[in-house]
Amino acid sequence: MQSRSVFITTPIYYVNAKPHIGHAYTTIACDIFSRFRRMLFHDVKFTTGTDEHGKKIEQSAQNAGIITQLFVDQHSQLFRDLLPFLNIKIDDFIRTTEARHKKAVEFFWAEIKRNEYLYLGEYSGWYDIRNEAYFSEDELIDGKSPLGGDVQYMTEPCYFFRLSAFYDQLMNFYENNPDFIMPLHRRNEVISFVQQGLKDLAVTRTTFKWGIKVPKDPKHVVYVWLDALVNYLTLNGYPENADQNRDVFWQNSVHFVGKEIIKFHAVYWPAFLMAAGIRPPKQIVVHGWWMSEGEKMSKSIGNVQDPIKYCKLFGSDSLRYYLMREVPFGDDGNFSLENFIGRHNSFLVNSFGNLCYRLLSFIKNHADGVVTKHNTFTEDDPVFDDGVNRALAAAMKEMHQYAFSKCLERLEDAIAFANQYIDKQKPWALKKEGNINRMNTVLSLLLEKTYIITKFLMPFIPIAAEKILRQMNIPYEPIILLKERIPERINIGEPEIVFTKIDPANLTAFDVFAVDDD
RNA sequence: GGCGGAGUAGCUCAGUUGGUUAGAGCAGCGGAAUCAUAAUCCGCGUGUCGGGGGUUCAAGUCCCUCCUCCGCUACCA
Repeated sequence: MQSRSVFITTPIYYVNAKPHIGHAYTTIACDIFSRFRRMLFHDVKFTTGTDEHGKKIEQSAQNAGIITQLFVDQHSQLFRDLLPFLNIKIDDFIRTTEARHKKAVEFFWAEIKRNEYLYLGEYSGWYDIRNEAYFSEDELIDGKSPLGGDVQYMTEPCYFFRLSAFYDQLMNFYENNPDFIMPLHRRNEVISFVQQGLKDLAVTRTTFKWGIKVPKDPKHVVYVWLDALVNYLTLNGYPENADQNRDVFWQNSVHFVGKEIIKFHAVYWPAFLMAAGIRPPKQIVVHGWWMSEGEKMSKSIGNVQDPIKYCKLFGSDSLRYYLMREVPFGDDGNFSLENFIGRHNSFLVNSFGNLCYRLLSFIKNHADGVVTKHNTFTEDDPVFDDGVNRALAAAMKEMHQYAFSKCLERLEDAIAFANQYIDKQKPWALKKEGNINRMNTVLSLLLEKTYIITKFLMPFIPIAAEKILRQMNIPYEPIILLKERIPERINIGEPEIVFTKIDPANLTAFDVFAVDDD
C-alpha cells in the first residue's frame, strides 16, 4: 500500500556554475512527479535549493572579485529564477548558507559525535580543489586528480567519520530495501562499491573558511558533502522536528539525483543518518546525463543547451514533454534541437493538439457547442472506451515506477485510439445523415476520454492542459480518475489552438545554445 | 584487472520464465478521408537479431568463446 505522503527533493545545486539543461531536467522530473502525486490527492512536499559552501566557491568569488556572500547570493538567485521559466511549483527552497541549515548541521554533527562516530585525526595527501577530494600520490594522473582537477599537497588535522563501521548495516539495508536505489543496475553498482570495503571519511577541512564551523572546534569546517546532504533534514524541520523516524514525510522521502552523485546519496548519506539514529530515505531515484547534439555538453565546444532559451522560444510545456519523453528515465540521452522539434510537432501539435482542436471545433461548428449523452451505442464504443482505460491504467503503473517516457508512450497510445475512433465514426458524416443522436454519443465519448487523458497530461504540460480543460468547460477537480464520467450535457467554451508547429528552417542549434558571458 | 550493462529494420528502441512467418515509434513510399494546425486514418519492412561454436524437437532469448562500445571500481609488473 502506497503512502499518501511523499517528500520529493532535487539535489541542491552547486552555485559555482550557471543552471543548464541537466539542472532543469532533475527539477522538471521532480515537479512532474510532485504534480502527479498531488493529482492522486496525496500530501506532497517538494523542495530544491542551492549548495553554497566550500573552497571552490570561495575561490570563484575571489576570482570574480566580489565578497563570497554576494557571489552566492547572485548565483543562488539564478537557480531560483529558473523555476518560473520551467513552471516549477516548489514548497521550499533551501540555501546552505541559511541560519536554519547551520543549526541543523550543527545539531546533526553533535548527534553523530555523541554517538562516537567522529574522531580527530590527521589527513595529508593531494587535494583536488575543484572536486573537494583528497587523493594519494599514485592515484594522480599526469599531475592531476583522477577527476581531472588541479591538486596541491596538504596536511591537515581533521575529523573522520567512522564509515568503516557501517559495512554490515549498509549491506543489510540494501538487502532489505531492494527498491532503495531505483534503476536496478545502479543498485548493483552501489553494492559492489561497498563490497570493496569502506574507509573512514575525512569530514572536515581547515584549508578554508567558507563553510559551517565544527561546533566547539571552529578552526574546522564541515565537509561540503556532509553539509549539503543535511539539507534534506533541514527542509523537513530538523532539528526542531527531531524525531524524523516518526515523520511521515521522512518515511516517504525520495531523493532524485544525477548518476554522478549516487555514492554520496546511497552510501555516505545512509551511513551519516544511521550514525545519527535516523532511518535512511525511502528512495534514491537516479537519472542519467544529457549529451548535446551527440557530444558531451561543454562550454569549450559551445554546445551547452540553455533551458531558458527553449522555454522562451517554445514554452515550458514543450521542454518538459521533450525531456521526459525522449529518454527512458535513468539512461543517458542526447538532446538535439531536431529531435525536440520532431517530438513537439508530431505529438504536441499533430497528435494531441490537433485532436483537441478538431474535436472542440467540430462541437462548436456542427453541434452548436453542446454535447449531450445518448445511448445509441455500437460495438466500437466499448472497444474504444476500454482501450483508453487500459492505456491510462498502464500509464499510471509506469508513473509509479518513475518511468516517465513509458508513461507518455501509453498516453500517446490513448490519444492515437481517440484519433482512430473519430476517423472511423466520422461524426461529420453522421451530421450529414441527420443521425444526431449517434453523433452526440460519439462526441460525448470522445470528449470524455480526451478530457481524462488531458488531466493525466497535466503534470507534464500544465499550461496547455489547463487551457484545454478550460475550453472543454467541464468542471473538474485536479485529480486523476481513470474512469471518470463527464456530465450528461456539456456546453463547451471557445476552442483555441494551444500548440503551434515549429518550422525547423527558422532555427539552428546556435539559437538555443547558452552564450558564455561569464 | 575485477564487476556490471549494451551490440536487433535508415534513426531511436521493445522483445517477459527459449516455442507459431522477429515487433513498435519516427523517417520514407502509396492510398483514403476532409471535422481539424496539409493535421488525421489505412496499407507497405527479404533485418547474417555483433562474429564463431554448443545445448535443445525448438534460441534474439540458455552455455562457451571472440570482437566492439559504455558504466562502476581497483591497480600490478
